Amino acid sequence: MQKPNIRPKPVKAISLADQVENNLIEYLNNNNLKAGDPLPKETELAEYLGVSRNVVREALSRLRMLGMIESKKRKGMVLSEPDLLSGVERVLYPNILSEESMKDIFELRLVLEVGMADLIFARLTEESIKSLEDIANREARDPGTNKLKTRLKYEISFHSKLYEMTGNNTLKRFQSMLLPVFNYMMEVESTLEHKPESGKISHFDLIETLKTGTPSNFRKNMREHLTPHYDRL
Amino acid sequence: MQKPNIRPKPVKAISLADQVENNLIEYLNNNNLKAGDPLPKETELAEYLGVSRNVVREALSRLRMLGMIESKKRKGMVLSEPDLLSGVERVLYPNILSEESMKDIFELRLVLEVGMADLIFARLTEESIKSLEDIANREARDPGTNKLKTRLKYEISFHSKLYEMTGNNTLKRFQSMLLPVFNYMMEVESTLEHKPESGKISHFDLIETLKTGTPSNFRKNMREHLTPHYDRL
DNA sequence: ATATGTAATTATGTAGTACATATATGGCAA
DNA sequence: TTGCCATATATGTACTACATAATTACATAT
Repeated sequence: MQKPNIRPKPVKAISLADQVENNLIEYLNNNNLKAGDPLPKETELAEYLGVSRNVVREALSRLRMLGMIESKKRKGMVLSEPDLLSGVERVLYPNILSEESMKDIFELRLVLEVGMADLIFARLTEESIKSLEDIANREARDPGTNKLKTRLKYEISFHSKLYEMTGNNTLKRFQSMLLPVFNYMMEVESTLEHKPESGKISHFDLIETLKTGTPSNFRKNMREHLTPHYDRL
Repeated sequence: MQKPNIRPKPVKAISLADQVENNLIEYLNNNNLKAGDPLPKETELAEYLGVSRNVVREALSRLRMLGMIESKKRKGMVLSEPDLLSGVERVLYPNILSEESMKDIFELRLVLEVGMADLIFARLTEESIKSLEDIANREARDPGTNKLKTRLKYEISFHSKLYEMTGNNTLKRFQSMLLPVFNYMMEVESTLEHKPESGKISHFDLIETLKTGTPSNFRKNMREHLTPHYDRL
């Protein structure tokens, strides 16, 4: 007799809270509701969905965390513009994440910094270049750059400014969320034998490229600047 | 008499669920707990934190959504590897997001596809190139590519493969989550006067670059391929 | 008449109890 | 050992009661 072609139970065990959550998100999306639109009361939702208010609140609690809804004491709940990154934010703790995830994030950074050249060029201003120069000059004059921590400070400062210059707030916020992750990886890296810092392209070189070069030049130079990190792949 | 220099209340109104959530995340992180480690029981947490089990469950419900914890019926709860993107996933509905967020996401895609060249080259295989060629050939032989929908199908297929070739699962998953957003924007775009599709660099050109070129070449060509989209900036 | 104070109303926020459900565990029997 | 059954236990769900804050309306004072 042949084995029955049944996979050993998906073992879903989807809780009511899960179902209600999906249900609500679908509802919000399908009805084309916009920020500011009011939602039914908790008790109404509970009754309509045939579950306890408790379950509804667990689902709502999740949406509230993501910024999708806001609740006010007597007014009720309203839909609001969700925060793209607040869901990622809570998860980005190096101690909790796996090596695999950390690697993915690390690579993501390299991809972003090389890829964002066109955005930077499209929104280039005199002031922003000035800011970059200030940072690079302070770095050059600082006698403490033989210490990892000091180098890291300027490195972060410089690159953060570049993210800011893309004019893309999501990108910028994402980068600031990633900083703890990189600090963590840099500390790990610093225990290794080879120093992970000096590429052939300096911050001054990058600034010069912004002034007189093209996005393509900049990508190439940024890639070169990040070579010590790319070598880890 | 001068107006008093008092700002009108920050009006925080942080709920207990919020506090407990933060508290738990901090706890998990500070104690260097790893995936698989058991957590205290709900009742214990409630008692220890001095709140009702209800509140604890709302906070736990959030962490569960993010994949940080898993609960089993009698066993209790265990810490688990959080899912980096599940928090973003639920929010990525074009109807709900603002124009600003959509723009940010759209730009993010352009940044990623131009920036991921080095990852692709580092993990290049014969088979993956073959796959790309298959897609491009099917596209070339398909008589229906005058229709937007058909063009889009091959476009997505080709670019998805590229994400996959980076060997970065987070990146790949992120892209698949973004697809609905792009479909949405393409539909909007298709109502405009100019056709948003043909750059000077074809899919065949990109494949050729992968075979005989360098990451730098590829970035440049990909940028060129995406020119119709970049023009929107 | 404007301003201030006060009470009623209402929806979310929190607490607590009770029970349902699933599952690990141990004991008993074949 | 293997298999079955009872039991204990932690999460999942339901329900009730009350706290809190904010809206509304009304009443009072200057």
